[in-house]
Amino acid sequence: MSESKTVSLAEQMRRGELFSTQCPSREILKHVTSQWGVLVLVALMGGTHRFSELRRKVGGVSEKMLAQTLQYLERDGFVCRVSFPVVPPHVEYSLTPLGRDIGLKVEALADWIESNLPSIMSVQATADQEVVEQQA
Amino acid sequence: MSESKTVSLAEQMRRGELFSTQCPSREILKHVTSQWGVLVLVALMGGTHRFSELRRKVGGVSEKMLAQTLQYLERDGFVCRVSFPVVPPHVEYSLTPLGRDIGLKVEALADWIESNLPSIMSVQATADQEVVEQQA
DNA sequence: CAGTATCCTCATTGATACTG
DNA sequence: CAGTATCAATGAGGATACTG
Repeated sequence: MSESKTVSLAEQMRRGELFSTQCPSREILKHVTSQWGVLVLVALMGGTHRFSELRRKVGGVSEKMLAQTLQYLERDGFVCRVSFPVVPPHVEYSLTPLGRDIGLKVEALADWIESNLPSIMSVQATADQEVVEQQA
Repeated sequence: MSESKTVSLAEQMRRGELFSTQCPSREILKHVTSQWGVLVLVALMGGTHRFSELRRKVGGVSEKMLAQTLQYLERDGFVCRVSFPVVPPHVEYSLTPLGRDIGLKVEALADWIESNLPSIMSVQATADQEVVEQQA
């Protein structure tokens, strides 16, 4: 597990370099695992959506953050943006093959949490109770 | 976190409520998918670590953020903290069964990104090139 | 060693207003 | 409808100092 200070870019891209500050994966990971990134990916796993549809579906997201999130995901090659030159404007967002692939992973994570929420919340309750007992 | 809204807790826990602002999953998701949460979980998938070991392994993390991240993950029931009453202090962090379960999902996501990084970066390069062409 | 406490900064985010 | 622009506020995060 020893590494030298002078690692090449190719070397950085190899598996296990995730822990390095310079690893490009860190940026991608941030886009994908961001608060709105996760929700947008999961939403788009359900099919193509228009901008306003996404805005309504993803509770609490602002126009600005939705636009920014979509731009990141599009630039990373996960989201496909199709603009129809009509009045009023009509834009559709969908997942690319790459996006569906990673969407599967993100969805698995989100689903796991939703499914195990009862367990987690009961653990939290126990932990909080112990804290109260210690303070008493 | 007090309830007493119009939506019952049982209702909130149902699948698909992830898009709701009030869904408790949102908080868990934030802890797990946070910048340092992801890296700590992946690191602990490799086995038990001490605080300073984690600090060295996870590049760029500050003491404060590492401590905070570990506290969140411990409270959510993903991380187990064992403190040995010796001088100097000795504390070991490991994953609970619940933590290993979700760690698997997070690791899958991180691994996918590392494996597909070349594809993603080439897509990015193409996208950036198109932007340049449009501006010209 | 393994933290906590404090202060401080700057990036992320939200609200609002405006545009093609 | 689908954004962009601008500004303000929040809070994530870092640096430092201190403690059990």
